[in-house]
Amino acid sequence: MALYKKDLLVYNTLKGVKERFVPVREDRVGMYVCGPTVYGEAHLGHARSAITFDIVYRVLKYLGYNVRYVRNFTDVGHLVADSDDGDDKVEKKAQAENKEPQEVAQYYEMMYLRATDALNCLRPNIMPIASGHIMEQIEVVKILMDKGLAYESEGSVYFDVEKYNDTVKKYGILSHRTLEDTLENSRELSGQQEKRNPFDFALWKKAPKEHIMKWDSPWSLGFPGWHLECTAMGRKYLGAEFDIHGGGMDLIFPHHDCEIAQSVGAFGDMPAKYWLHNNMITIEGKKMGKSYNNFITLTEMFNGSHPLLKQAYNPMTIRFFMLMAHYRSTLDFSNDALIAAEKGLARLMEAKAKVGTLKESKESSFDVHKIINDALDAVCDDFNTPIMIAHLFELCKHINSVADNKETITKEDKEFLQTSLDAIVEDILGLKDEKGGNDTQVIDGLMSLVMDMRAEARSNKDYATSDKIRDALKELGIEIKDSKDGATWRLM
RNA sequence: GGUCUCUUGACCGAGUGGCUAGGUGCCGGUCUGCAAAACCGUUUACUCCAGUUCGAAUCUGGAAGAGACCUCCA
Repeated sequence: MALYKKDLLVYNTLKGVKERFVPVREDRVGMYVCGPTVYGEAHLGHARSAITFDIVYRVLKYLGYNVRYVRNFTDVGHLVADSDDGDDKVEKKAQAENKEPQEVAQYYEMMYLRATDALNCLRPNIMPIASGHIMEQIEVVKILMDKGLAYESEGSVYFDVEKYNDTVKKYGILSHRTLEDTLENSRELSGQQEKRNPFDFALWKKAPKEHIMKWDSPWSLGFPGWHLECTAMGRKYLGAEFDIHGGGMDLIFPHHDCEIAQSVGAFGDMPAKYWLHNNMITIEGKKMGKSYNNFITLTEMFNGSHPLLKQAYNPMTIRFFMLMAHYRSTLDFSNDALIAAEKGLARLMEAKAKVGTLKESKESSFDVHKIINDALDAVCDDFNTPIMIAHLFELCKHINSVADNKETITKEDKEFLQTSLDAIVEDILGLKDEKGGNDTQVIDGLMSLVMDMRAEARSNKDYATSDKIRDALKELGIEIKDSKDGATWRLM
């Protein structure tokens, strides 16, 4: 299925450089991505992460790897920042909405999946939830206790960062900061008297009386710590060392550094070989996020209901907008940029649809293979989708020129172009035509009738009728384009 | 305060020590009964200052501005 076998370069946060991707095992690739915390609706930032790693997944598959893709839903354990009482976000939301925590979590899980489906992100092979893996997490805590890397205090268990740092491995290798830095700059947070050091993090947290999400453990009735789920579930589904661990850049510290410390402390191995992180979506230059309360949800994007939106944007526009920027750059939201993406995507898709109709010649006036090859090189160079897309637009220009009889293409090149474009646009970039619906057959039939009638009116120079048809269709959201070879139409 | 990153044309956004990224917009043209669309072409770019170099937007130093992480976060 792969057109070419290529080397893949990935930027590894751990090393701080791009390096060649060499899987841990020859036969398959394991990828774990930190998914959303399900206490609220998915926003544009979640979409970026989902799309980034969807591209990673698609490229790996395209290159012929057998990939197991795991992405979790965090439904327990994320404590509210500004309180020291161990509130759980999902639980807090549940209390506010008078629902079961599981009900809240599941509601947002489904919403997230509907949104990522619409964005044409392939579903991961496994989507584990934290609350379904309490036993596994308790096991990790036990191992860390046995090794003396964790201590119990008032029914809670904390990871002993200093001991780990001194006896096992340096803490902070992913974020490239030293324990000294961390120590100097840790803020004074309340509720830290249980810990030996302010930078120690919870592995198990004793639940306050009114807490309803709690499980039995050797230490207390409580719930697992913030970072533990990924360690436990990653290992369970992908093994001791898997290939790729992904997530947003804001997870590098402390989340992924803590995960590394736990995993290495408990099992001795780095959980993953390559650590990939997508950058943030910004809005007016500021990071978009729930905590900042400046986010636009995907539902709002799809229906245009947010006050900052000039119009609704369909999911493919949003996907294309994100792919026009590199995943490690911040991407600033703006209506103008989204509209530009919408138009560019339409142009690309129309050119692609035109390939089959191109006239074949004895020679090609341009090098199809080179452009396709360049496009594939780009995406294999740390998933550089903007460059790949630039090459696709180069092809658009050639396709349009051939259609206009200004350039030529051979039968072989045309077939290659068709196959390659389908593979790149649909399989790798995951872009699809929005139009397809169940009633397309009926609409097509009706439209061909209407178009025939209009063509007849025009040939009789009955422009009053032909204009009336055109205007009425426009009101219905159907646009007519007249050309030399007859008229075509499209849904606007 | 500590650590780090960024600053590209009207807008978005790649990239590189020397060769037009690309998209959108604008303008010009082609097409057209008209219009729209489409297509083609064009368009004052690399924050500032100094240095290295035959040559820097790209490397080094400094300045200004912006941002991220240090706390839950995609």
